[in-house]
Amino acid sequence: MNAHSYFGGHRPGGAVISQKERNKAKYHLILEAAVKVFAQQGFFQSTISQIAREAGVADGTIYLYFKNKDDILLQFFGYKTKQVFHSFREEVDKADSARDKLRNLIRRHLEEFQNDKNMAVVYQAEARSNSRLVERQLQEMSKMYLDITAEIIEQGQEEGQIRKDLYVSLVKRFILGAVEEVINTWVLSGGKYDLVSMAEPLVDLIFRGIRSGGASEGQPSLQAGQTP
Amino acid sequence: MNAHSYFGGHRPGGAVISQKERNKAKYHLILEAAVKVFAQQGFFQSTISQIAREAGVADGTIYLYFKNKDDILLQFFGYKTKQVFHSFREEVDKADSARDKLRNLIRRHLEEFQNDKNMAVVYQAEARSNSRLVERQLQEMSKMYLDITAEIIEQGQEEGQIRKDLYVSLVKRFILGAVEEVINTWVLSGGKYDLVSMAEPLVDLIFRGIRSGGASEGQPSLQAGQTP
Amino acid sequence: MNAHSYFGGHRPGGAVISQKERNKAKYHLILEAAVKVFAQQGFFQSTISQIAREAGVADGTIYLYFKNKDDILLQFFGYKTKQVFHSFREEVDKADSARDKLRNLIRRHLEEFQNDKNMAVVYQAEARSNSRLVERQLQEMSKMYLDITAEIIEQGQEEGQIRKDLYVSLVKRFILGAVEEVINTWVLSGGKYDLVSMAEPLVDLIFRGIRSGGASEGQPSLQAGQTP
Amino acid sequence: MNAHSYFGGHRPGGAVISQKERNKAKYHLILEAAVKVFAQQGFFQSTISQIAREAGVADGTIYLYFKNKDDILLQFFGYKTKQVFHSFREEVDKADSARDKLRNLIRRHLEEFQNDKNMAVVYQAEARSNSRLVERQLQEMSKMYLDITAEIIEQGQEEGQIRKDLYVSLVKRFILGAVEEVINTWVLSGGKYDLVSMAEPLVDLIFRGIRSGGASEGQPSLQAGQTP
DNA sequence: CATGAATGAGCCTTCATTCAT
DNA sequence: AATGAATGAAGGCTCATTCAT
Repeated sequence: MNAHSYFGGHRPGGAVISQKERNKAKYHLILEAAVKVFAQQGFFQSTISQIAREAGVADGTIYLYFKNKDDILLQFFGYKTKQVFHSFREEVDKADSARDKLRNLIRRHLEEFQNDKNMAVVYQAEARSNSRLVERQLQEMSKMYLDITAEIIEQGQEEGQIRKDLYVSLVKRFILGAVEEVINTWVLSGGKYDLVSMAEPLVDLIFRGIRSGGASEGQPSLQAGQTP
Repeated sequence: MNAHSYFGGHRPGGAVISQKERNKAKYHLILEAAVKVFAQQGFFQSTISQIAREAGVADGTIYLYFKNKDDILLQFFGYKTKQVFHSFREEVDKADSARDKLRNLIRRHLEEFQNDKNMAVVYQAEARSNSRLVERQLQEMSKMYLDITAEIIEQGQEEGQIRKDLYVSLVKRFILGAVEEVINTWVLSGGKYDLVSMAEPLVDLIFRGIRSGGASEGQPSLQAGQTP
Repeated sequence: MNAHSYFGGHRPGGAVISQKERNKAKYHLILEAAVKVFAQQGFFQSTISQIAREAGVADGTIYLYFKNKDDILLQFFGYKTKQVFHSFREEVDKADSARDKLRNLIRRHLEEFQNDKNMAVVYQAEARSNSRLVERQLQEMSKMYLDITAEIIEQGQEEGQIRKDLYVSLVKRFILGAVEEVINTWVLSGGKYDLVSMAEPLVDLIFRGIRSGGASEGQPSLQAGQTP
Repeated sequence: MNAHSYFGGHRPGGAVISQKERNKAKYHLILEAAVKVFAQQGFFQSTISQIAREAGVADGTIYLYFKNKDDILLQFFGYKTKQVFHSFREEVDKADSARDKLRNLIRRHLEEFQNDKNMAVVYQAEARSNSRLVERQLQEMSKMYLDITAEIIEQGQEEGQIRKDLYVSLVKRFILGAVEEVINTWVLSGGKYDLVSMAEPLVDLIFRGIRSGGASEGQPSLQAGQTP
């Protein structure tokens, strides 16, 4: 497994491992195994047996921790949502200016995905194709991201660094889309190059698009008030 | 089915419908049905029986036109690749300036997906999760899009409208990503609002990010020569 | 196809080929094709399409000449029964002594199978495994063979060349079995050597087993009156 | 099932039946059921469901013990090969003279097939029609039989009981063929009479054909050195 | 808690047979 | 008579899920 794993971190240092601890450990063990298998084969083409083998447990054991196969994917997205966004929020709060916040957000975003490629693959692949299944999780996840982004933009607008005539609801999606496509390209390439180094140019490009002081301000093409 | 369908348009007005014509018609009939079913349920959760019922043919009939279930998805991507990119190229060639070309490209992109929502859904969902299966089709498709975009950017650079210090290979992905995310949001929303109206603000945003004359030019943060 | 084919021989020399003639020709064409395909793949693994392709006709055409797939095998055995046994009887009648008759029978038996290897293969393979289907044909066929053999043995016994204490009903099967095993070995070998040259030694061996004048006569171990 | 079954005999009397034991038992249970169904319907016309029903297990269970349908037939032939030939060899070794050895071999051969009619049917029917599938098993099986027979003949020749001018490679097939035809007749008759009682006359007939001291010796018609 | 053998519903695919042309 | 596209029943096989041990 990855050196840096999202599952099962921060175990509070107790001398004895309680039953509950062991259970939680096995829960995460299975979840990690599942994500690894999903990353290799895709959700529908993965079998419970493969996951069980990868986790080193019996098939039946999985049903002690998960309601069914779907539930594994569900739990994955639920778990990641909390984990990753806690991490995002933390990083954003470290900075003061809108631009620095955006940079920190995007950088951490790329870092997280680069550090756990399995997660990245599953996220990129399954998020879309199982929308029915993980719809709620995704909406929640996406909403959190977009909310953070919107916050940053609005702060930037108040501080005067970002144009006020932006169609925020479009811009925030636009930012998320650009980041995800960069991740997607990296995933499809096999994760060979350094993803994090894409952060700086990406932020620069985005900021140019939305910063104040451009000649065209005053002819607001991105007016708020539209649908999405 | 959709009023505007990508399959089987323009039948030249012959008096008699030949067997060959009928075959082609049935091929497209099945393909349309399959895309519709895939759009509703996803590829792996769709069954041949469902597709057959949707197409109004027997299960076995499908195997007269497609080698197997995978082949249906493959044919879909192959067919769309040609169809859509012919349309893109046509639209780009209508314009002269880089900015107009980019606007036309994005507008047509959104139009195509808005006009055939089933295609949009399948494309967004299956392109990623079946990457192994349709890898070649996707690479080809993606490459064509990125090539067109790169062309436009380079033309803009020559004409002086677009900055020369851009990392083109990143920018083109960035553009694709932004457009796809906008489509994706629309798809996940159920296709309720007007997707095409997103074109103008999107282009504006993108162009601000890459146009010449910004204050920061001369401190090129997007240098060419990096990895991807 | 084989130069020497059992189907469609002896066409009476009429200048014009009547409709009926053409039908008979196509019937045999299909039968030949079927036997060839059966020989290669076995009855159950052969498809109507393969037979049709081999015969150069459409799938549906086969049903104009045969009731169903089973019927093809049935017709084959029926046709061969008459054909081959006419040939056997003819050859046996040419000789006078029991030994010569037996030699002629076995020689012709081997000749027929050597001349039409497809028939040999189908006969060896399908006769046993489709016993339910072609049971009647086989019984008839087998009975005719055993009857001829029994006749020869009885003639030999009357003439004093063959022992009288034989269990004829066993001996005749024994002879058939020996011949068929020799054919079977040849078929499984791929038909590479000269099958007919086996006739003489085979007859010699058999005749030694049943001729008069052996030391043990008088202690009849093969008494008639037993079951089969 | 048959009173005398080849599968799963001699369970050593342990107090507890281990999982492994149960697995072996179920393996044989399915194999027995399969052979019974194959005997009734032939391999290709038997379905997995029928076998499962006959064995009293679920369809899927069969795939825990066999790779696929073909594998069942394969395992059957593999299993029988060892089983039966061990039995043959054992019986042959009990006798001293060539004639006694031959008698013992043939008698045991008939006994085995009489005691397990299903095996006999499947063997007679499928051995030929599935030659591609079970080719290796059959060749091995056949070779062992022919080798034993050849040994006996050669011993007899050395001891002077059997003529030296025999074409051994033909004679051994001739013997196998005669025995198999006798079995085949019995199988097709429905197994109604006593097969084993055929042993004695069969041996007598064969031995007359190959023993020394006949008048024609010196005019060897069965010379060695020919093709097969 | 853990196991993994057993289950059986369900799916893809084949192919004999039909029938409109 | 000939065609071959269309049919749909049937079968092999997989795999999520259960449950006795």
